[in-house]
Amino acid sequence: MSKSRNLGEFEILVMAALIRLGDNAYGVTIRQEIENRAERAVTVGALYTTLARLEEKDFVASRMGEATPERGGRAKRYFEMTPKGRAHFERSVSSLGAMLKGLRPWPKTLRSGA
Amino acid sequence: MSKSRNLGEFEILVMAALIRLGDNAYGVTIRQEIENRAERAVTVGALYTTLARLEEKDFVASRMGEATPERGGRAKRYFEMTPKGRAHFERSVSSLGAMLKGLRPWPKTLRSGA
DNA sequence: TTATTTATTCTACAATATAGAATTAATACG
DNA sequence: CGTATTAATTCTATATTGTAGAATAAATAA
Repeated sequence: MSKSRNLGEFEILVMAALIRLGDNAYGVTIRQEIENRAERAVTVGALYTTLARLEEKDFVASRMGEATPERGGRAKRYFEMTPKGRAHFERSVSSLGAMLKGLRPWPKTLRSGA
Repeated sequence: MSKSRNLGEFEILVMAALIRLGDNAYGVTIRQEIENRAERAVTVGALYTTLARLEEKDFVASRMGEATPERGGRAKRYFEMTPKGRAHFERSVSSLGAMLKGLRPWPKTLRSGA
């Protein structure tokens, strides 16, 4: 078992996307969510690789979607955070928040939604 | 020249510390700032290695402190963000903020200082 | 059985993260 | 001067994350 370290920057974005998407989180939607909200490019490889690693660490769990989506195309693999993953996520977000809180100029996105 | 990617998680913490510390940012204070605020362990090696990389990318600049601190011990190397570094920092923080904003449970630290 | 669609897997390499011992540089003192 | 003490940075090595995109898989439609 690898030593549990802090979540990486991209891992944090992925985890956040999982929460936002709820029960509709799978490869394609996760990718869209990050590209749209974070305005940041996300290649397929980067995303799936990261999801696989998060699952190895037991920070997320996955389940295959129904085999007959009656629409053509491969089955989706849905992801969700595990309690363990959530704990790490909270810790990382907390650290970032503590360091970023109150930094004048821009962090407009970090202040109230106002 | 290496391709300019997104800032890593630790890089973000270090950059934030630089802003918080202003003209008193050098190895030891940066380390304390992160350990205290982010409540996260920071080894010396990790910090200096990261600072060196940020400087290579021209995201931070450094200058040696006075040669006679009249207190014993080696001279300090002060760090500060460059405009280029600040732009990248803003982008990274913006992406994170966009993904984390509104996530009910925790990001209390990311909402208004209230 | 072939084409089309949707989504995931694979493979490889680059960059960041992390550790801690080693080293450097300055002052203090006998 | 030579040695101890103090404060800080550098070095070296390895592990983990980040990134890309081609390849593959699996289902439906003709």
